[in-house]
Amino acid sequence: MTPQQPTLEMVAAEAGVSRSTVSRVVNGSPKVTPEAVAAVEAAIARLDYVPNRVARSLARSRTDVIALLVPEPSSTVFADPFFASIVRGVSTALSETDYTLSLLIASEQQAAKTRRFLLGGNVDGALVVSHHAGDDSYLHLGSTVPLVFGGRPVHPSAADAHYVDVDNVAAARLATAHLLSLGRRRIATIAGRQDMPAGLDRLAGWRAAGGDPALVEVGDFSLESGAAAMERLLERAGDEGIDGVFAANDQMAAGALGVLHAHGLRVPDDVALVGFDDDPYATTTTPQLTTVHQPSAALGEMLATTLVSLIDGDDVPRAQYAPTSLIRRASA
Amino acid sequence: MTPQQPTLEMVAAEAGVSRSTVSRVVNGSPKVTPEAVAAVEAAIARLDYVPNRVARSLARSRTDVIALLVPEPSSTVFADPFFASIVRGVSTALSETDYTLSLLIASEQQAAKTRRFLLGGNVDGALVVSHHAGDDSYLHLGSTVPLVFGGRPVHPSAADAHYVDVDNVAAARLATAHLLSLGRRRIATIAGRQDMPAGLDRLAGWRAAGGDPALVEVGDFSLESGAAAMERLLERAGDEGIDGVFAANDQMAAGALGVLHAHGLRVPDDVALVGFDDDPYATTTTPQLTTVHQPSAALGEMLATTLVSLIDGDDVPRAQYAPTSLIRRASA
DNA sequence: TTGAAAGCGCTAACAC
DNA sequence: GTGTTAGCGCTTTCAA
Repeated sequence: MTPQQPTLEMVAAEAGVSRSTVSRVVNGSPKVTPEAVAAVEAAIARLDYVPNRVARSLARSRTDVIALLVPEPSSTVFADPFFASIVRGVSTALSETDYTLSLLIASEQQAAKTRRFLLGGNVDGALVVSHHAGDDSYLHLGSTVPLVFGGRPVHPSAADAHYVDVDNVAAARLATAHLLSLGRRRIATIAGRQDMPAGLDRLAGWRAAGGDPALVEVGDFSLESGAAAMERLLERAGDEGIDGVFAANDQMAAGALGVLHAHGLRVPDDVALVGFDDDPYATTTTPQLTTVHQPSAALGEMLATTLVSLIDGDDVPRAQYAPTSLIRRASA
Repeated sequence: MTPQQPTLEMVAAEAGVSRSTVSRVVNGSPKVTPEAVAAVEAAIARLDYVPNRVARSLARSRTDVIALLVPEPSSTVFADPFFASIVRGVSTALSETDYTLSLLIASEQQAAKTRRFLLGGNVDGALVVSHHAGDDSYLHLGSTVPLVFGGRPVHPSAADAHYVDVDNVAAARLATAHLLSLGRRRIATIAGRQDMPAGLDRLAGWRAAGGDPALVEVGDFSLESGAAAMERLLERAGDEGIDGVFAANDQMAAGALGVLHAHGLRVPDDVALVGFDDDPYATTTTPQLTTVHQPSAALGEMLATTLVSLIDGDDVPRAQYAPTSLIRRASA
């Protein structure tokens, strides 16, 4: 199968120079005569030589790959447009560097496997997204391999972790305040997973702004869960009804919208609805969703650049926040 | 930052044995005395030793990592539930092996970077999904590094490539025949990207079954593109109208459904609609979509196991197909 | 069963 | 500028 990949040594022989010279040419060192460069490049072309990155990694003890760690895809991350944007941002930022992105699927049952991978010198650093509250598997790795979290880690031992986030509490408060400004008084919320900071904080913000404490249902950020939560909410609200809903993301808002329609409730006339994320779901529903915009691709880029700085040994602030804004559309 | 990771040599010293013995213990060799095993394991625990996988890879010239290559995420792949299922399947199959999955984002502009990564000994093999017709960047790598394609590669030079797929032509024909059996006669199609086999083949199947040659609009598999295509179709159809639509995936069907509703057309009464994939979009629309089911997670598993066999040097059939079936719901 | 020794392919001082 | 010489940390014959 593998027809003996040419090695640097073979290139050296072919070009009639030493391995060091080949190495210098390959790595673009300035101190090589043009003739030598030409000879080496010709030999490389002739042999179709590709450097062995594993050997290089070992020699330099750095790999030029960074991992984007995601929880096992049985969860909904992979179908989440917000996640897709994050990946795009990371990928964009990295394309200007020598780093390669490696998306690592980590199942919690196999935490040890993942740990060995991270500690085994396979990557220069890692980005951890969609991190769960109870999970401290990665936190303590931070002292050995540079780590940046997407979203504030909530575990107590995370005090000195680096992360990039938005101010979810403030944003949720803003969204809820908007509902109030519309004259809505019975404002429910469809909260996100309560083992994730985004879920926790958006609920807290809604609460702080004056959401009705009795009208809380928790989903898992998926469309289906949003629909189910809305059903429960409607049932629970009884006669007084509900006139406003803040959903912790657009997918759940979209699910809720379907249920509202099915119950003959008009949006926004009967029930005003606000989502979160400003992802494609927000603009493909009828009516389109009023929602909290967060700069997801930019967040991805921040994650990447922060990690690269960390790897380079630069001083980086522990916490970095990106701004959010309320996008007014038709649903509220 | 890095507090000098302990090496195998340090473990050997700590345990009072040779490096070979430590290596044997780490790799579970049977020919080591229980005492030695105990001593080594104690030393490993004391030092918190984690083997350096890069060094191991270099020594064994295999990495135990396989790459899942996806095109740059500016495309829609990452938000596609079908893709999410594939990833889940791959991940499931691999979790029973020693392989680690590494999802590689490859931009076509940086094909060279990706090529070097693949050829540089970073991975033992790769899975290529969402492959474009015109792109032969990876095809020729197949002779150097084991490769399995998700979806038949359409490039002429792909004759000997390994791939896993469903019979898209037959499945599309089945879907269209269902529309015919419902008495529909003016059957349009919203085709998928025509630079991908799935897009091409589903269109061909629709054609073969007797779709109206004048009623074709092409989308890119995204919800928005499905909506836009439906608009164009409606405009184009004029007075005679359309009484059936076959969309090349559920996302586009969902987009089309919104447009049909907006035009006051009832589904399925006025227009019967069939999708493809049987993904979450199919069951969250109203009415729910009749669609072609394909076993996406199973496809992912097939991809993974096929690649592993290939890496092991086993004989593997070039082409493997998974079965599809028509799922009847409310839209047709 | 265990250890010594020779690499895996590349980089990086250090001389020349 | 270029080559020589050591490794990077692990695996793997080969003897003992």
